[in-house]
Amino acid sequence: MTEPVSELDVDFLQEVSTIIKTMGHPDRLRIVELVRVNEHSVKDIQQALGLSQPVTSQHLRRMYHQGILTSRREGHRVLYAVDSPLIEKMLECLKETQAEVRGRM
Amino acid sequence: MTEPVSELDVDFLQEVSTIIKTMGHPDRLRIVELVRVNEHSVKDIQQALGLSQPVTSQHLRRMYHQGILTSRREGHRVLYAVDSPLIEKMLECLKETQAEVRGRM
DNA sequence: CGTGAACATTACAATTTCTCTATATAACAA
DNA sequence: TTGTTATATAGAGAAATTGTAATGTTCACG
Repeated sequence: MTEPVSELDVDFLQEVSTIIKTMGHPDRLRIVELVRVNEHSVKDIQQALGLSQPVTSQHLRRMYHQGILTSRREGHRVLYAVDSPLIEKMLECLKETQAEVRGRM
Repeated sequence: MTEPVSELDVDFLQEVSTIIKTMGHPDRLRIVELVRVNEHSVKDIQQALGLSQPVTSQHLRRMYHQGILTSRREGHRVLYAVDSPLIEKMLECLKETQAEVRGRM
């Protein structure tokens, strides 16, 4: 019997606040939006977003270690993809919000 | 003709990342959860969460200035409430996620 | 083996954030 | 006015975050 959750648990909020803080960075938001549909290599992401190689890798590693992304090696490339129901939902929230506000927050 | 939004705009991500960063703090998450249903005074929030008065006020002011909360004076109390579709949606995301994971992220 | 390409890690300075202490403002009552 | 309660703000110091530069590591190919 999984009852509907009405209140958020304090420990849970403590945990997710770390992930939310990580997502509070425009480049990281753009990264998860990019690798949400299909996986991308570091160089792909780096070039798509116009970031330096170390910064790109740092963002990706940070999100990987927090369980937001998966990491898979293929040759001498490393492919990243989103692996987090929370992040997927958050991106949906953002799309809905963007559709509502249409330009101005 | 409001077409469904498939891609997130870079400027939009830049804007919301500020709000998301603000929400990346457990106490601020607990505050918005508390004042989501009905408005509360600073002292209410302070006592409910066990925070100091300045810290509570700073959290509230920060969220107010970012358009996350409304502020209304009543006597010598100031009442805060959530006024942000994005935040409401985010809280729903968190509740759904908490219901799914049940203890472990 | 050595070389180059792709990625990861480290160290550091600059900036920001956080929390605390103290003080300032606002509203109300006597 | 004076006092009291509730809230806001300013400042200082500690801690965290960011980007850059340099270095390490891993893989594929001769």
